[in-house]
Amino acid sequence: MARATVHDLANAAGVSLATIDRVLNRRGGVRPATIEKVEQAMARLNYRRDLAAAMLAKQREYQLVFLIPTGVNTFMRNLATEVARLADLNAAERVSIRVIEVPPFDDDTLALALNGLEGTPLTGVAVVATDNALVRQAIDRLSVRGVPVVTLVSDVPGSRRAHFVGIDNSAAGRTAASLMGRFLNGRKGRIAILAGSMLLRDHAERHFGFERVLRTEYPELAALPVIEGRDNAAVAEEVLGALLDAHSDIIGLYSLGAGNRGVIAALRKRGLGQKICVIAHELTDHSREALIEGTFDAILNQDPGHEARSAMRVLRALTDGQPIDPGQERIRIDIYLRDNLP
Amino acid sequence: MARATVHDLANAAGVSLATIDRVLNRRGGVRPATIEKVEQAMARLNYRRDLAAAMLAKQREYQLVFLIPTGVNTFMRNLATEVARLADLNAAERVSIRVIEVPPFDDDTLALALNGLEGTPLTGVAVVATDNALVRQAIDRLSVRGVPVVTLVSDVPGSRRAHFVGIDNSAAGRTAASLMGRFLNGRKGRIAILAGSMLLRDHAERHFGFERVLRTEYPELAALPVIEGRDNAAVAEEVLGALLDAHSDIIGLYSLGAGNRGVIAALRKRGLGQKICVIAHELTDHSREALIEGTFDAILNQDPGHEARSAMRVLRALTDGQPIDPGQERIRIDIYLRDNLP
DNA sequence: CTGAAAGCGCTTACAG
DNA sequence: CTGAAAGCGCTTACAG
Repeated sequence: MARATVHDLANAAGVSLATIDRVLNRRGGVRPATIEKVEQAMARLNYRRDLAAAMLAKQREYQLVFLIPTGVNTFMRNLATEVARLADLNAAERVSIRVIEVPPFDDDTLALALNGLEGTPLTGVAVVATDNALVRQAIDRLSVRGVPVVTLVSDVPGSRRAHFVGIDNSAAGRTAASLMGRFLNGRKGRIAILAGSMLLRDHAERHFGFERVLRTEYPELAALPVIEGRDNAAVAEEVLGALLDAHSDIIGLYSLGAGNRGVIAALRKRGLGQKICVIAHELTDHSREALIEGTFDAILNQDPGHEARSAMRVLRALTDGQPIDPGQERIRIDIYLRDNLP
Repeated sequence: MARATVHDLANAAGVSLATIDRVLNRRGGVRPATIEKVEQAMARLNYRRDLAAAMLAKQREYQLVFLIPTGVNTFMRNLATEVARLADLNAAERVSIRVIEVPPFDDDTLALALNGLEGTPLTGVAVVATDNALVRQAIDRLSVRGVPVVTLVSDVPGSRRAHFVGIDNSAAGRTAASLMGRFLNGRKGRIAILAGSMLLRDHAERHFGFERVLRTEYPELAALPVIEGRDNAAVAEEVLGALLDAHSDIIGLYSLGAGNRGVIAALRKRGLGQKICVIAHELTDHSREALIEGTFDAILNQDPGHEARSAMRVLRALTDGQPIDPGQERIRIDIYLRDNLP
């Protein structure tokens, strides 16, 4: 027998379609006895709602905005590309996505961009946020207005954002330290740490996790103070180069931000590619090549495609009042060696 | 202005709805000139079809069957659980999923189960297959009948299966060897290899990848002949125990199949938990615990939730004639250390 | 608190 | 090769 519809339910319960709908969607204003009748009919007929029909009747449109920092940062560019693909693939499901590019490392402009969303029709926002009071306030304002906000890649824990789409960055740092410790396996020496900016929460958390494991589990490895490359290849090459020149006892490098091209250049120029154990973040064309030929020893990665899809799914579920599947939305820390490269 | 519908298209092109539908879905039987008119209207109005409406009108039902080996194998149990969850979550999207449990390591019964599907209404099959002629024939028979088949976890490359949902098992083996080689870092000794059965293609491929990297890149490590634990804890404990007793120079173990409980027991009983470098497969309650307390050094994992979802998506796309997103459907080899455990 | 009727944007026989 | 009409299973004003 075919699956039951609202009509079957209405017949079985002896009520109208409107009442069925009220019970189904818990709209209230229905006598308890009537609710009871409907629920019994649902159970008896094994009723399962048809989502496609509901979507059609509701005429719901999802208007999503993604705020992503611009610049030469390959990872962010890949993320923007994935979001654009997503927009294309989901136009048929009534979701339209707008990408707004914002300058990196600029709290004020980001807050302004968030606040500027006020006028537009909007059902959800995903933002690669900086953890700043103005930004937090802008996120809270949207949330209070009823627009769900998810943070992407880097979280703002104090805010009212509904969800964070990204990896556990402390865990990533800890993982980097474990790999480094095991790969170096008892050797003594200094470890360089290159971040983009310690004002970025994701970078700060990676650093925290890394240092923690290094100091407690691998005391033979001494971390140098973090240097900052501003997620920019040229800057990264310069600051890292200076550090390498100043310390001849560096045996490991944790590059926890962007700017891999600069890292690779600094190492190659000094012939240190194979000598220093290097763990870097984000799989890009450059980092992949460095991994294959041995300049990098491991790459920790977050998949921008997964993050884009997850943000969209979560934002949709949030506006539909649907549950979120934590297993599906957990963004994993991919570990790439030369052998499991995709 | 609201998005264009088929009605707008019909008006703009001066044709009927039926003709619009014929062009949209390339059903043929339309004059080229008419097609042209419609396509121009589509472009002019920026038409995007509404999937929910199409689904509703088509009344498409997806009837999927998943064939999964039974037994005490925790990974397979988890996989079956994930498939059941999926069935529940997607009932509202007109997909119904039936799980059929089959005995493990039994080609004939599996082929019989596949052939027995003939009668039932069916739009797709996912099967954890063995690579055997009878099974291959059964898969081909279904495919030829127009029922798309995807292989799950272990592939059958010679068959007409439409897609494989699982990890690259050779890459997994290579990754295990690399981790082992780097963790052992120059030490000399023997490496034990425990499989479930070398008749399983996924196990054979892991073994191949592992040996390949071990012999070419870590000649100081000598692999012992593979032993088989039948993916059963008791058998695994026994055969591994015997091997450990016979060779005192084993410094590494690659457990590439199931039966982790037996592996853990064999190691603990001999006080070898911390002394031998162990790489195992699949994150389960037991393997997780072994990783945390140091008996295992790394776990390679495939996510059963992802595999179940991916199989469903692929099967749906196949019956709808929709494209598959390779990035989304690639099942990754998760590497877990104690530090990035979920 | 409840119901009758129209409508969402497609697809599907059926007729011509 | 083309079209008019009904229908898919919901939701939504509106009326009472």
